[in-house]
Amino acid sequence: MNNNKVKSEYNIIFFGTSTFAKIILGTLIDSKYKPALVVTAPDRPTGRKQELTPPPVKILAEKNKIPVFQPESLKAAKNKLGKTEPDLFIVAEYGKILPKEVIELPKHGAINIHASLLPKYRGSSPIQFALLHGDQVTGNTIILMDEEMDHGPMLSQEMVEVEENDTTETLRKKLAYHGARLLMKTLPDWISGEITPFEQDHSKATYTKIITRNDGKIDWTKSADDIKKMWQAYTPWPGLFTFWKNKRLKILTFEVVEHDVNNPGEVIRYKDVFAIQTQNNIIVPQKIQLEGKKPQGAKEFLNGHEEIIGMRLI
RNA sequence: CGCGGGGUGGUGGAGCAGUACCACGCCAGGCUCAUAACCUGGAGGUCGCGGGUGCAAUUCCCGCCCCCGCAA
Repeated sequence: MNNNKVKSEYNIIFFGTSTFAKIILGTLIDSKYKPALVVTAPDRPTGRKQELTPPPVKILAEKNKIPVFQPESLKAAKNKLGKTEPDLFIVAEYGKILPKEVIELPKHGAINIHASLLPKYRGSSPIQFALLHGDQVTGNTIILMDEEMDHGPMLSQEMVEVEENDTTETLRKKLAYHGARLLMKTLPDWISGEITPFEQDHSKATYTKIITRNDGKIDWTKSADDIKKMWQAYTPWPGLFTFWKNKRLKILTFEVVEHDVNNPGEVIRYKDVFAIQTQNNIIVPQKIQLEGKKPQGAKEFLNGHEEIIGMRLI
């Protein structure tokens, strides 16, 4: 870690970890709100070889010679953060909850940018839930943090349209850039005291849960449209999968086609490829991947696995 | 040493001790109003690389390279 003094009008500390956070940070770096310190999650072992991998935010911060701090516990880090006499904390998908004592450190408090129209979709997976529910509109909200998760009063909020084929990957990117712009608009007014935080309507709050790998498992008794929404929400991670011959079969891309069904999960022949029955219509896979194999087209897969026709996926 | 699957003609797969089979594609011919078409014939493979054990290895053993699923 280097200790270069970064020139900036304000002493801002940025908390963030993910690619969403990285995009926000990128915008801050190019502005007069360049953070003096970046706090991010510790490196985690990842990949088949368990290599220790730094989070996206750390990579960007180091590239810009901003000091990086990766505490395991924020409570323990309180003193260190307090010594910097911060003006403001900016938090975006950091991954850890900031304890009250930490939130209270900066002169202008801690603000959080959250990718939903709060009080809707509080919690860790707002983007996925907007897609899972088929929302046509979502957005970003900037709040003044309090000790409860995504609960503090709002400073600003802006809508973003969801497009037909948006996935978490594409929508996240859109929201991140949008959120960065919103942040740039909000920051000056907040620091100068022109914004009065606006209490959320807590009676309308909804909550998201952490997405796990198993959320990507397809329940063929659901409707084809619901499965399509799952695909949007769970792309690129954890993706959609089912099981065939005890092997994981990922459905990477597919089409929903109107068709009679009588046995959800059963594979039928459809034109020169195959399709899987759902509760109502059928799903025609385009790109799939069998456990241990590379991704391949449905046609190629069928060349070597004709026997899948008539079988039931679970 | 985290667990596991795999590398076979252009593509996807089966075989797993006696040098290879299936589907698709491709080439030639035929049939059809049409089709996810169909029929007949044909070309195309040093079975990832290097060793070892066998009368004999794509098939067994050892080492290496590459691809991938889980896990995180």
